[in-house]
Amino acid sequence: MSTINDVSRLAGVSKATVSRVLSGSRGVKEESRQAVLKAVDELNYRPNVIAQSLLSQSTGCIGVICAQDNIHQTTDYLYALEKQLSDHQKHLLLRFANTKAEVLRALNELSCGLCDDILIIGARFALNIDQENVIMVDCMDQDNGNNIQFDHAFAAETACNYLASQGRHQIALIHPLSSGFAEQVLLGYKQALEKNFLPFNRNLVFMGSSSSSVALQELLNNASTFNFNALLVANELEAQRVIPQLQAFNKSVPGDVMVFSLAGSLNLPGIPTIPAIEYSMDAMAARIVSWLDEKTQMLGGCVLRGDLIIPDMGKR
Amino acid sequence: MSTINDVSRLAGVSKATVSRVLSGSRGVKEESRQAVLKAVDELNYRPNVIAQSLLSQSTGCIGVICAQDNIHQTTDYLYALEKQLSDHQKHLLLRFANTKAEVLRALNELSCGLCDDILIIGARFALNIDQENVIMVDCMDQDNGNNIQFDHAFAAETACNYLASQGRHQIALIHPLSSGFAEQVLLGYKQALEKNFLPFNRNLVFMGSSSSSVALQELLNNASTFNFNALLVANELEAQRVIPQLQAFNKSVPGDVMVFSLAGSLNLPGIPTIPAIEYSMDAMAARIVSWLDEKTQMLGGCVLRGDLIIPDMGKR
DNA sequence: CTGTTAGCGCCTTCAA
DNA sequence: TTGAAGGCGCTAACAG
Repeated sequence: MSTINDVSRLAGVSKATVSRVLSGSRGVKEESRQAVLKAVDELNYRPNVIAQSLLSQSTGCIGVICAQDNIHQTTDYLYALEKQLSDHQKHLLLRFANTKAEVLRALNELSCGLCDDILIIGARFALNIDQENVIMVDCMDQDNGNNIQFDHAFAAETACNYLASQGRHQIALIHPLSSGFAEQVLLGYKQALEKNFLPFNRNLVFMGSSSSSVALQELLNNASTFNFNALLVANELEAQRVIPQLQAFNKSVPGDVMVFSLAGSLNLPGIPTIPAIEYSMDAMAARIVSWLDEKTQMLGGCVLRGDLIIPDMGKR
Repeated sequence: MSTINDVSRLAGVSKATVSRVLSGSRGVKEESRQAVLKAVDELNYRPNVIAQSLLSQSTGCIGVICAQDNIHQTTDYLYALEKQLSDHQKHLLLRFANTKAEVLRALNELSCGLCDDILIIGARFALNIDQENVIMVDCMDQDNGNNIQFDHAFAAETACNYLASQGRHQIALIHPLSSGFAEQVLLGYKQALEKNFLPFNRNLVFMGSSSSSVALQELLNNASTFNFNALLVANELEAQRVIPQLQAFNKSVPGDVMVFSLAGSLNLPGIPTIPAIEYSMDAMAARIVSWLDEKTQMLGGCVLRGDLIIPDMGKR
């Protein structure tokens, strides 16, 4: 790799002049400018970003620690983020981490001058990090530091409103406590019921079950007493787990029970599409990058709302 | 961030001694060693990797350009790669690119001193790159530079052998030319037929069709003349596209037609598992990293073979 | 055993 | 309009 010295020598000017031409080429005689450009071209010279970083104390690298369990959503995140970041001349440094210890290790290894900022995405465990340059996205930690959250209460409320509008008045809810958002979901759920003058039946709500499968079995066992014709689940994976189970008990979907995913719907051939709340990864990524760019300390974090997606009935 | 100067001042020694303690701390008086360690701890000092990189002319960053169309397989690649890389103290710099132009742009933007090496994964277009530090993985380019390929002929041969062993002697094949591997697949297919003393019927082979759907329709239209009881497709997505179509024509899967994916099977709840060849991403990642580490110029590239995966019949 | 010196490649004063 | 010099943080060679 050729350096600025090679260029300056070949062009017959000083390093400073080369630097001036390549940066804000102002106050350089046209003649020397051309000489520099020619030399740059001949040598195929590219300024070394490492040297530039050393001087500017910033690398343009953003560390991204993916702590999601749902690998499919991770890809959506990454794709949107990478697009935004590279549009803004930033680099995405990727790490995966499944436990708190792994996240902390990744954080530690990335905090060595390589990254300007670090994103932690989708951690379902408390982290308690207060580094200034760390942003948490869709993580459990709410209070400390910069963070971006999804509005789970809003999602649940929208879901219930939609279901009620479809004549579904017995709405069951299965949501694992371990997600960390069960409370918010319950809040939105209750709010929507109230607004629709529907009674709250705690026998239809399962948040502490060991698994969604167990919860569903209880639900089905009690169906003769507490019937339900809609089922809210946390995400698309839960949905696809729950649908065959319903069908096994002779409940048609969505005929007898309409299943609604509170976070995204799988769009794969061969899989039924169900109504869902979907969060725009592009919107999220855009907000993160603008945050990174402006360095505005959005203290208290920011909240993102999802869109209601309903399956295309015409296609059935 | 504190620097080596702060440490040396606080510890009352020179920068060189600090550096010595932190690297291969040999030949340093225990007393000064302790002083340095204490100062390091107090100041929470971390050597700046950028400065180290400038000196060593290597950053430990590996650029990874994902050019896959199949986003799900991308995640598998990334996950395996990141694990291997971080185990070897390397960083993964991620880019997505869908066209040749985008790949070249990404390559250009990563070739500025930031990355020691660059991986291009899954490009389905000719690239003709001959940078020494670029490795192509599962790309169309075969001849130039370092590359890792999957053994598609071997996969097709294994598939046919397996199908024949299951009594499936009329094996249809749908494989898009655009994959770039159609020839290899055809080779393996023919080889297996020969070894099993089965006739080759060109009416069962579709490689130039505009889509797998069209190919399948032709196949079904001619089924009365040229019957088939097995169907080889390029990957799991094709498989999931083809299965409902078969069922729509009253062909049961795998009863009437056994569908076989030549590259991976989706493991999602609600989706039928089919027999497939699966490539171990871990094996691939391990090989790449050892390549990166040893800098052995494996000229001519290397070839990776997949494993035969058959669905767990007991679970049905 | 330890300090001084000299760069890695770049950019930014400061003089000329 | 330009060149020389200094320094970003670190390590390696060379003296002591």
